Amino acid sequence: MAYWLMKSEPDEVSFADVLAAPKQTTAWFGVRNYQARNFMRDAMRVGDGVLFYHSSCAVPGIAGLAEVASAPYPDESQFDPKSAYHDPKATRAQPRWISIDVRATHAIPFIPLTELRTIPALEEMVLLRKGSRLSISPVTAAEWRAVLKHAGVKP
DNA sequence: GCCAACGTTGGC
DNA sequence: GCCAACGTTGGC
Repeated sequence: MAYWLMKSEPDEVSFADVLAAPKQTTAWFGVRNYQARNFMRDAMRVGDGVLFYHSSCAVPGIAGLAEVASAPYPDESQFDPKSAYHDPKATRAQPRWISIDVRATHAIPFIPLTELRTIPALEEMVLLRKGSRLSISPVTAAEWRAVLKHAGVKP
């Protein structure tokens, strides 16, 4: 069991949106960064824990807990010429980009980025490293526990 | 809207 | 395979 942090722009898909979705599940599409894609393709497993992070918004931070809910599959939006995520170099025979399903599990009291930076156990967190822009990043078990503890959630 | 820090592209 | 130019991310 591994842990991850996934960034979403709440204007696009917020944690509340996923909680309200059928089966509390959403397809995580539109990842167009190879490192993030490779995490989904090679490392993320059904049941892995996910910190659902809101980025590019007034108050960025962790909004809730989720889990990986599917194996990887081709991201449909790469084939759609009308999509902002269209990739003319991708073909159905050789897809470039993949999606996974993510299921929201627990709402937690929102933890702003500024607050995350004050938690000593999170000092080395990939998200908090200078220049880090990855939309999907690994989270250690210790970091996961520290976030849950901070949020007052029983593991 | 600014801009630092990255990532990608494409000419050579 | 280098690297300059360009594009994107994302906090502020």
